[in-house]
Amino acid sequence: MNIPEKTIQRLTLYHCILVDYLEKGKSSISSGEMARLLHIDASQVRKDIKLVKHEGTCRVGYDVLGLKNQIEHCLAFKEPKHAFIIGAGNLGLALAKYSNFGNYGLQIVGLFDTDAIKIDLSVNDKKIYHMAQLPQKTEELGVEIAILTVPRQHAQSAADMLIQSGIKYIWNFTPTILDVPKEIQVRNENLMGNFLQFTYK
Amino acid sequence: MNIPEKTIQRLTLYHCILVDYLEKGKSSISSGEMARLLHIDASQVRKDIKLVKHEGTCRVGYDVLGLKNQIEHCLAFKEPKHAFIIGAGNLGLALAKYSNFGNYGLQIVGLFDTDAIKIDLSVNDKKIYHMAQLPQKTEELGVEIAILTVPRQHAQSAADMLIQSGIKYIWNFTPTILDVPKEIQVRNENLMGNFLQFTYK
DNA sequence: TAGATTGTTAATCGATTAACAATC
DNA sequence: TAGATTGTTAATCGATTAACAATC
Repeated sequence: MNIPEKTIQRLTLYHCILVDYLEKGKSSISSGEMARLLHIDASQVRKDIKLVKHEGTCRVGYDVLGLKNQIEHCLAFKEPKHAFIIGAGNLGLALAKYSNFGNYGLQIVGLFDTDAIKIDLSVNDKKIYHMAQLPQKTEELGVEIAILTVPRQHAQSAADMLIQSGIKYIWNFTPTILDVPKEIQVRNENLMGNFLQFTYK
Repeated sequence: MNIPEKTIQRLTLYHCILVDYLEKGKSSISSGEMARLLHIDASQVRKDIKLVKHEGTCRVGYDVLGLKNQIEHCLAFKEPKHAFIIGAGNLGLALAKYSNFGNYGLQIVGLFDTDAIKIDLSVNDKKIYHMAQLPQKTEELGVEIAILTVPRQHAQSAADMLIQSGIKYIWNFTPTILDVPKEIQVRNENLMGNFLQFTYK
């Protein structure tokens, strides 16, 4: 099944609402209710839900637990995804401690840095390795995903090392646009872009 | 001038490239080069640049410094924007220390938490206040932007307090969809949604 | 039944891409 | 000049919204 990117984004937002409703003990929810919370159109919600092959009930809405499970299944939330964090600075360490990743199947299996003081320390039971160990650890643990949080100036050279080590997906939290071969998937988190987009008039 | 949201997002990405080119001492750049780095179409780059009223030169491209300045001017990078961080946990503290915000005019002028141990401490010269002081500090400092990094369960009640205190923009890093009046601007950072979108097949 | 809600098609809207003349 | 690149229009594509029949 081929789900458009925009729809995937919205499905994860519906999922957040469903988790919340489940906690509050609500068993059903209408497309109109989800649409109101997200400030989007109700028919779009219904169309998105159709894409994950979940059916609602006229006059009642959608089953909260059933829809939540179906989204998790379609988006493969539960499938374990191992990742490295590259750069054990403020942001890298915060992400290493961020417990919410686990709910979506994302497991941090190690951090990398070049600062001798940090090497061999552990954060949240995850060890910090030296960058020189990257190729070996990548192969040993079969990791394909890297979360890049190094200082801006080192982003490109770190990315080059990642690619050489066999990393396929780079989640880029730096404000550097990486020059990579087209088979490598890069997602620019671009925090400041998001901020400006939302505060701009 | 009215710039579409998608264009604003791309303009910030062009800006990242320009900063990098400037450091490398390059004085001009073509639309094709920017397009290649971002995996988009070159005519889109040219169209976006037209929107910020910058002109290129045939056979040469765009002036790196001039275009960078023009983007900064149009997107009001330099205008100071004061903000609070709500929740002095891992992510909140990391963002308080994140030096890149300053380059875009975003100044953190205080953090808020409810944990007695943290109150009155300082992070990166920014004081941590108790949530009870929020209404007073918001008015005193004229702050309109809040960065929400509290635990998921407290996101809605924190948002309610923010709105009561006069906050107009909420940059939401929690996985909770906030129920707010429509005049309040919310940007859901939705980290896990971004992650799933990019690793999904 | 009446009313609320889904499912779905058609209409609209906006964003992206293709094409190419103009320029230096 | 020839060639590279911009600026811009037209064509295409995809996403959103409107409308409404079907359902319970």
